[in-house]
Amino acid sequence: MSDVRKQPTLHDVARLAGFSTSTTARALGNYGRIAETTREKVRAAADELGYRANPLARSMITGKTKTIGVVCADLSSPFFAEALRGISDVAKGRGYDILIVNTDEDVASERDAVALLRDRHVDGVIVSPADVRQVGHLAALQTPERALVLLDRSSAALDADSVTVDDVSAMTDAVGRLLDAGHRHIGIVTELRIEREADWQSLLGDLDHSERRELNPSSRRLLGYLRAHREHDIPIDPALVARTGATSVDSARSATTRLLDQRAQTGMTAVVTVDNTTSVGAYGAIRDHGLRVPDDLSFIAFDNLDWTTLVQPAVSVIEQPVYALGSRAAEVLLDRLDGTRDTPGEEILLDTRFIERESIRAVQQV
Amino acid sequence: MSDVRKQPTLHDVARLAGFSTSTTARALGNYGRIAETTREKVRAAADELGYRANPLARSMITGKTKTIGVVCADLSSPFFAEALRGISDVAKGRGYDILIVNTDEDVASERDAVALLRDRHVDGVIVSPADVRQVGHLAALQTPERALVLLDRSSAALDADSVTVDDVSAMTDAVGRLLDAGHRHIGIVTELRIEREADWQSLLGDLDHSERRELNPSSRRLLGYLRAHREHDIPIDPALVARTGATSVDSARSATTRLLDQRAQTGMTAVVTVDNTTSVGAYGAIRDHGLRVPDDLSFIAFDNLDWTTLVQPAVSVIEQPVYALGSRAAEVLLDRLDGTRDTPGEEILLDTRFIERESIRAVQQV
DNA sequence: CTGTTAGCGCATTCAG
DNA sequence: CTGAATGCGCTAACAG
Repeated sequence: MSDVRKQPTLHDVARLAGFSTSTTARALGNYGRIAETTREKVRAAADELGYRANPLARSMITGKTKTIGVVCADLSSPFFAEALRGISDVAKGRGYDILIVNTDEDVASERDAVALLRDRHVDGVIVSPADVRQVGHLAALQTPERALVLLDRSSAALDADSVTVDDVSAMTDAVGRLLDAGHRHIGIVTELRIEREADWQSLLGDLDHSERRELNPSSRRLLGYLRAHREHDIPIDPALVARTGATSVDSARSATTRLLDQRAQTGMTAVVTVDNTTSVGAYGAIRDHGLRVPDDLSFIAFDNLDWTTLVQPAVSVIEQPVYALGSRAAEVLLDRLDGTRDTPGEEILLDTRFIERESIRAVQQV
Repeated sequence: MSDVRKQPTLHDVARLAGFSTSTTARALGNYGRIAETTREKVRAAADELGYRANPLARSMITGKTKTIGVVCADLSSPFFAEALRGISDVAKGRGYDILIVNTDEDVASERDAVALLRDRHVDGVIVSPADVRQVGHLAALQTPERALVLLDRSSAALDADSVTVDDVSAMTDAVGRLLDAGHRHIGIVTELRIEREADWQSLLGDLDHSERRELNPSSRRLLGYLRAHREHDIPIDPALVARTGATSVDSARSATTRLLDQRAQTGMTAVVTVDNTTSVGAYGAIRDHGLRVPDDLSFIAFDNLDWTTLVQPAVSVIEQPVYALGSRAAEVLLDRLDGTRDTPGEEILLDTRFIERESIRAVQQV
């Protein structure tokens, strides 16, 4: 018995209430001057008809859609899922809906995504750029009307708010702990898919001037690793840096396996990773190799996921506030849209925390 | 130097090309009859201006938005994140965008979500209903124009397509394996938040007539557990059924702890769980209790997540094709919208798979 | 094959 | 404080 009548329109309400459409619109929209009695009559009529405003029509005029676009590399990753939840909770609380687009960490796909969101007139966009140096399409998105907030990544090429963690310091600290514990040959499993070979060289050559905001997270974390070594006056062995070809557990797993196979030559006694994907892959490879953590190898994971306390001994981790990253990004974005926020683009850093568990063993100095 | 000019409209293109707006629209929209030369000229003009159609205006007329709404209980759960990825990939491939709403597994919130999606004129909705018996708001959503597909849950009260796994059988099979291995006191950690106490009683009392489509997944899985016992002529001990109060790891953890504390009385030698949340919580509780799997307790998890192979010994699991659940739901939905699919609502069952690992130990019969 | 006319549902001038 | 008129950008009849 579904009702075949079309949805009632403002016009219908107006007729029933005995007012013009414009008065009706004012009564319902709480704008302009309106008599209290009128408002009540109109509301009664609207309720009676079950009237609901058509957001499409409204958007045509106002130019606003009460929608924010979220573009992410991989919806199914624990990191993004959690961050998205943060975004969603805040957006919902403030009356905004969310349009999501998945890009597979591909710049071309990201360009399409951005075009799509612009076409659909989203009021703002939260994005975790595939490459922080190819952001022309993101810059083009910014207008006085349309806000842009970067999530998990910041870009020197963009005057936009960003919400990230200080992962360079976080990693410098974590690797420093390993160094303090006597480790001299620490492996790292990272992603350098986008960056060119030259970048890796220049990263090595210029630890001081490397700018956070010109590097993707995994490179920033590698920079932290490198700096920790320099602070401790320990030379870097390039053979200990495993770069994965893709953002996948399998890719991380095989990169780690290579690291493990060369243990006889490198003398590696510890491994660190740069995100949840590399953490899972690396830990799996260590297991497959029949090595025990921390007896045979010390290990630090990035991101405090469930499994790190389920395995035994539990894994020490660098924790980042993933939900808060998302919720904060949404808050900043909506503040811009409200006009509550009018400062230049700001780089917001959330705190990481090192959680010590049982995956690190001190090593005897020779 | 962002361009301050507004986006060019169809009108602008028409003027530049020297045609009327309707001809221009036809040329660009590939509909109606149009001369090839005209089309080319119009296209050239459109390119020159960088014209992009305004989907809002289009939607006002066509009533279509090329958008599908996805309403889920918890975006941050691994299950939903993965399924959402499946939905997203298919939708993107077929030119649809996704509006997501999170409901926290709350029926009232789901009602709002549905209203919101209707207001926004989404072409279709994929939903994992909070309660498969309170679905009036979902029924109201269905029109010849607007399709509805249920994900992970089916409902007897709704004539809609659903994409699920046959979890009753999956669980009957898994528990059957435990029973075959000699276990006689098997604990189960499940969620019965929504169902009333009476339901639990009636489930127990009427194993045959309990209809899959009147139960939420966790209850369906419990039903599988009960049926396995009956098939093996093993009595059921209600003390072995731990019900969590909420969908959270902590809740599952403490429910499991209660089960563990009563081991002396119940003689429990194995535990099964009903989804990834209960799996993580239960496994954590077992660990905390200082029990070894499978030496002290056998264990079967639901969902083949990374951690089940990271822990040692690896955990045997009931695997369900999560990504496919999402992608399939999207396909079915879009087929409906295309008119490719015109049959009555269908219940699509995807296969689960039992993955045998090392978390089950045979038990000596007395 | 192309142009004219109308209007989707609403917000927003401007008069009254 | 209220109403009439206008138009957001586009598609859909209908003529021609």
